[in-house]
Amino acid sequence: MDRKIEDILKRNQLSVTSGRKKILELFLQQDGALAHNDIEKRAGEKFDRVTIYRTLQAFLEKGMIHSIPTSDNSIRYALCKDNCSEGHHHDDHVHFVCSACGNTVCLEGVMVPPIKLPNGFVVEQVEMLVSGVCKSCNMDV
Amino acid sequence: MDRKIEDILKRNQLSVTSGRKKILELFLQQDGALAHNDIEKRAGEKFDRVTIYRTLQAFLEKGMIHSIPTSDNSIRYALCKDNCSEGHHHDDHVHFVCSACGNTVCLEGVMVPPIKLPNGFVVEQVEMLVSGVCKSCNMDV
DNA sequence: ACAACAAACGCAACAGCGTTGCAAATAATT
DNA sequence: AATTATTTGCAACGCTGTTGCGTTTGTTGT
Repeated sequence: MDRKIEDILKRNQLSVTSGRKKILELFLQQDGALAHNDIEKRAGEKFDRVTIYRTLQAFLEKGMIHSIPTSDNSIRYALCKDNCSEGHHHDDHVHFVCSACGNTVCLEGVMVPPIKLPNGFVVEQVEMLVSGVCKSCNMDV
Repeated sequence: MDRKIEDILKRNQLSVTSGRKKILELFLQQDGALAHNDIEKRAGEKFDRVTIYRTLQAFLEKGMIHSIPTSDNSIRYALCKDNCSEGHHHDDHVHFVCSACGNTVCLEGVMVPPIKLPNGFVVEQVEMLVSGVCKSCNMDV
């Protein structure tokens, strides 16, 4: 496991440090998205806030994670799957925020439907943010 | 004009104060969305930051404006059209952020397409945020 | 029009998010 | 193992948003 994490970092041309290993591990353990705050808590007070910010930025630049806009204003990050790690594929999938458990997940299977804008508007990127109750929370009831 | 603004405030059961009149006026003059910061600047340093926050919150609660999530983390607000002022209709229209001029506008005519999620997920709300180049900026070129 | 009451305002203080500069510590390279 | 390149931690800062409280302003009833 530790080897695997180090490999991912090296493959992305990042120095292997304990902080980066820990943060990457958190992302791998979790299938939802993480905000800076979540990482700070789960890392066990061991890392400086700034280090976490810089690590997230590094991961972002390398295309290892992508950011998800939220209604409350704090940026969340989620691991990019497979091919995304190479470039910035960002294949416009839907993001889901559960109002029960608060988790944010990528719905990798659900593509953002094509959208037609009025004349004169040029589309560069589309974000789709769905809120509601997620699968696990529905099963709990 | 001043009468019209006062009427809107009264219709929404809000006291008529100079701050609220000014902020509502800014929204009416502008067809794009405004962030707290924009208002602070355009109001001409005359109002306390807290007053602006509280006014925005009041407008929001009365359904006069709605909030728009952004990628940079600052909440933007836009006027609700017509019927929206009564309740919280929030008829799922698309929001557009121009990467050239930075403006955020509601595309009232463009509805958010229906989305089909995996079994177990219940949809409550859908936000669609499109970024690109807006009509006016395209014409400038 | 005026008094009594309710609401909004301004100020001060605070908490959280995110950034930058710089010296010390750690990883990569030879 | 020594040198060099990166990262880290610390301190400090700016911006966004919130809360409490005393003062000011708007609303209401007579």
